[in-house]
Amino acid sequence: MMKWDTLDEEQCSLSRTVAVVGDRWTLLILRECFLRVRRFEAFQSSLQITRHLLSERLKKLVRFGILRRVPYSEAPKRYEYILTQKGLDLYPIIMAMVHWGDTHMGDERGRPLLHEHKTCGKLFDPVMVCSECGEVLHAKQVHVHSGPGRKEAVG
Amino acid sequence: MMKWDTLDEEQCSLSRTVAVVGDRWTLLILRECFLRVRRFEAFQSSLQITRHLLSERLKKLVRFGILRRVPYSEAPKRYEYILTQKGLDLYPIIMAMVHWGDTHMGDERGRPLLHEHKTCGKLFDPVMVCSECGEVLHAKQVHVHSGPGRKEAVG
DNA sequence: AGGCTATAGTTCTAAAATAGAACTGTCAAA
DNA sequence: TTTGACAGTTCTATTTTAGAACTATAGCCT
Repeated sequence: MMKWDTLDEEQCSLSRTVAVVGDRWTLLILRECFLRVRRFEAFQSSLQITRHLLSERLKKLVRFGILRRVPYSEAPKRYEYILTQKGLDLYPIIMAMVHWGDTHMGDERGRPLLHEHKTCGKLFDPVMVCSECGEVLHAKQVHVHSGPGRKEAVG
Repeated sequence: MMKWDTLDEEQCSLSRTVAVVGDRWTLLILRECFLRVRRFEAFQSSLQITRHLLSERLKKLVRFGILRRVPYSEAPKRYEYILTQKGLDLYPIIMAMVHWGDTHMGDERGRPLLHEHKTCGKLFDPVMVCSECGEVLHAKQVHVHSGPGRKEAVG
């Protein structure tokens, strides 16, 4: 039995991430965040998520410090949800998923969204590289070592 | 109401990806795959997933072409599960999640695993860059356009 | 031959999560 | 004073997941 409510205390970094963003709705909510959606009604109508679940997920994302709940109106008190730096740092995950979907789950209509890099002005794909040598990363070229935070089993 | 069983036919690339890998166990199973785990009992004992769910998830990953079910013994017939190219291409997603966990969900013990890039011999972090200019990608430097496969709403 | 072990599942019931719809409360504008 | 927008909460029904037990094949040991 895996206890999902304490999964963020696991020794494995992937488990900890999965504890926070490892469900369908959370990932779709985050996509909307990166598309500048910020308000409850906007999330709800664009995703067709039930209000109950949306409320739960937003609370959870706030609890984990991924979104901030910021008032945008006094009287009546209303709030919007804005990505923190911790949330913005999820961008590579979202982009990697979008790119995999484009590559492997596409259909004849072509991709729904194109991404322009403002810095260079071109349409791009995200590429994952090695921080040390800058080469494109492939699973088979990576060797895994135990780090300091590991007990014994696979972490 | 979101129909998860046909989510892979959605217009949004993220939805399509989420349809396949957007649940906790699937992501953890894939991590094990990248750590060279291949057999039912090995997945089960290292993840403590129920046998029922493991069976379901493996079937689904095979159905989507992410794993291949390869016989490794006749009499009795036994199979192991091996990443296809489509599955190997999920590596950036898994690595991005591991790296985010290391960065934002770590504890005082340090990271559980370290990654060595065989090509350059160094311990590295994964970095997401622009395919066109090679610069590190940040959400705020990306502008999103409609592509050919988009209907009208946000996709 | 009879029993033990390993592997890869399937089946069953109970508990938990999600879907779907309706309801609440606050305030502004008509 | 009524309507509408917004941001939720509450309720029941359905679906999914957890946990445990069971099945099936075959090798090995005595």
